[in-house]
Amino acid sequence: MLSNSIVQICPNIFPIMPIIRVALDVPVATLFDYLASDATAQDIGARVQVPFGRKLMTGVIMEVSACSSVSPGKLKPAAHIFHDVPPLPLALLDLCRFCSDYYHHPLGEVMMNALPGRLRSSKPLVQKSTTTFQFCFTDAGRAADTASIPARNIVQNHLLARLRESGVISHEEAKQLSPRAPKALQKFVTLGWVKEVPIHPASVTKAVSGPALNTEQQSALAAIAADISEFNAWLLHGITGSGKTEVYLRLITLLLLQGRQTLVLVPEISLTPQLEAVFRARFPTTLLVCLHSRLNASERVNGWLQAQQGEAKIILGTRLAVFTPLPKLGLIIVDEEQDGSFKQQDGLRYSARDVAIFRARQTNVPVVLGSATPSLESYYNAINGRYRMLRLSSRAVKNAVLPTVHCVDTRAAKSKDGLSQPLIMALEKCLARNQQSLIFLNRRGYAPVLLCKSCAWTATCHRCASRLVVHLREKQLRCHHCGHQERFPSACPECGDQDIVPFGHGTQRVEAVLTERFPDARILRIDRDSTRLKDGWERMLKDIYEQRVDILVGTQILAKGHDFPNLSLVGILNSDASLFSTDFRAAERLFVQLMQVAGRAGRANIAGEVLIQTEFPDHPLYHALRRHDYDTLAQMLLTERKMAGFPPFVYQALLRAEAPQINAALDFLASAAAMAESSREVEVFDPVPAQMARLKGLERAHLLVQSGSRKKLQEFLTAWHTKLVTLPVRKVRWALDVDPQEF
DNA sequence: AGCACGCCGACT
DNA sequence: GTCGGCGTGCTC
Repeated sequence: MLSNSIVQICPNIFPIMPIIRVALDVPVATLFDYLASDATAQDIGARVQVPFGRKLMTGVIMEVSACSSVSPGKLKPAAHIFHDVPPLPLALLDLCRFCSDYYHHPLGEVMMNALPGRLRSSKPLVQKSTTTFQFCFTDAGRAADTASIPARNIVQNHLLARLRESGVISHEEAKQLSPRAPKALQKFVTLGWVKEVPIHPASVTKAVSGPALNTEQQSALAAIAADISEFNAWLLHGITGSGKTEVYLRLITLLLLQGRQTLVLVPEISLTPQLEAVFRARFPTTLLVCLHSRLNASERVNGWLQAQQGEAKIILGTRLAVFTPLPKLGLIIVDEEQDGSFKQQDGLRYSARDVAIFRARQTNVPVVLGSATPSLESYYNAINGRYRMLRLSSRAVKNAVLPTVHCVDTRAAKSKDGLSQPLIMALEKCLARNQQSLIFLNRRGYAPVLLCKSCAWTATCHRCASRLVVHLREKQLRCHHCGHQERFPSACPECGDQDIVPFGHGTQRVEAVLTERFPDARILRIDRDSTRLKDGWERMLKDIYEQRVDILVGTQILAKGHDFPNLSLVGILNSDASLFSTDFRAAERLFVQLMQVAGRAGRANIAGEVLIQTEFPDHPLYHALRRHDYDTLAQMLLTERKMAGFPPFVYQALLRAEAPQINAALDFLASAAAMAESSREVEVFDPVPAQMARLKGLERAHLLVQSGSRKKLQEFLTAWHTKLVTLPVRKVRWALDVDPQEF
């Protein structure tokens, strides 16, 4: 603002820089130059409207310069520079440049991706006040005779309890408590018990005190706190229930006292509400914003602006939140860092965890990667000293012990309908104790295969290289990859025989088997199908918490995040397939998942038991699981990876191609391979069909490139990429995937 | 990505 | 003789 007016008054002080270089949301690697005589260096990071082709587009000014390499005749004047919000900080532009370079993705797309949708449009933002209000308990409220409120007014009593505890409650927190809470609070306002006051961004931090830390938590906290003002990548390796969240909370307290912002990344939207509740309860007067894709446009832009203006002190979000401008960033926390959801699987294929680490280094602030089962990449970085390891190896809750884990050898134990005798007996005992049990298997539907007994035909998807899954209740066959559904056939389409049978077990079938075996038990199936209805998952969680369920049957949706205090038995079915998968990460992923599910058993004061049905009880993975021994398994997997030449001992990139005909994709990849400059340091493999060779009607293939040196791989990719864009693309869509997670 | 230009097959 | 198919190339 100030410098603008100086420019107007004395233009001679500043060099004339009439050219702006603009990032536009087009899949082209270049920036586009425009004339903008009134632009100054202050406009870098501002949004701008420019004529592009035959229409107007909104972009971001990346550079302001005195000259352009584009011929002057081609240059068009910019239409309008937006001043509705402050320009993006230079650090964010740098972060986007890094992503564009590292992931070999057009800068304009990266840049526009980082903006909330509302700022991508051509309309200027009409700024509403970003001030948020909260309800404050008044002296009258404190003195009021709240006992006069009947106990059945649960919402009102709840609100009052909350107010007595911390003195304030935010709109968001109230809304989370109950949809009727705002109305109840209005009533309190009328009564003079509470008043609405704005949350002042600079308000003194008030943290509700938390539980005492155990020794391990204390030393982890002390270690990070000692170097809180500089970059360090910390791996917080803490077993389920060891109190990682409490360490996060203490760190955030530290940062709040310095008036600095903390960015907390979680892998899934479904994990934000509970963490949000924990944070709000601990920091009732602090401005916290959630950023994820399920917000509507205005919620999103408001939260984003509060973060950008340094007012929001805690920013909680999924992977896209890593691009939020944060002028007072002091700490980044990546929770469940091993989770594959941090990697975006289309468009800009970035890993939010890796971008977070880059950002922390760039800003010179610490980054804490938290996990009960770290990714082998992070674990390897920690043991070789690139990251600093912190361990929490005991459960923070008093009396809570780790569950005992046993394998049921399904070659020896009799099993009926997929459930072995020992598991049935354990379920019986658990029911008799009035405790909850959980049967975990990673297959939705009734059965994964529909088989003709006469000619061995199986139902397959015509658009994907996959089998159709039997959904008996809906009388449908469904593809879990593309969503295609068709009616359950009455006879085999190949041979006409009517003897077609569902083969194998999915959650629906296990539910049916259990219902038959335990007719009096209350059984609840939890998978993507059963939770799809609005609030489905929330309502089910409530039923579980309030003990209206005896046996849970579900998929990985149950593995993450939620504690079930009365759960004492976990049964695991059908996990063997991942032991011998062609995907070198399958074992790691299985172990993580089983550790997570096993961790659901035996919290609080209940001893937990885990039964794994397997044909390979002697497999090292199950051995490790029985001893809750992440380290031994991780070391073993690392040794295997080293011998086989897999990450983290090499760095990989995948050139992916898809086309209606597999040959078109393979031909493209062959030409790409032919253009690759071979070297001793960078290995280029042959094109191969993808694991899922056909998806949504497109044939897919890829080409792997790897190197022992990340730098060498990057140099190679940069040179290769410039050649790739010159290749003729005949109906082929291609993309580079750096650090691929899936093949 | 969009949107032009451009050169070959079935139609008023 | 045109209408329109989608292959190729450009957008500051």
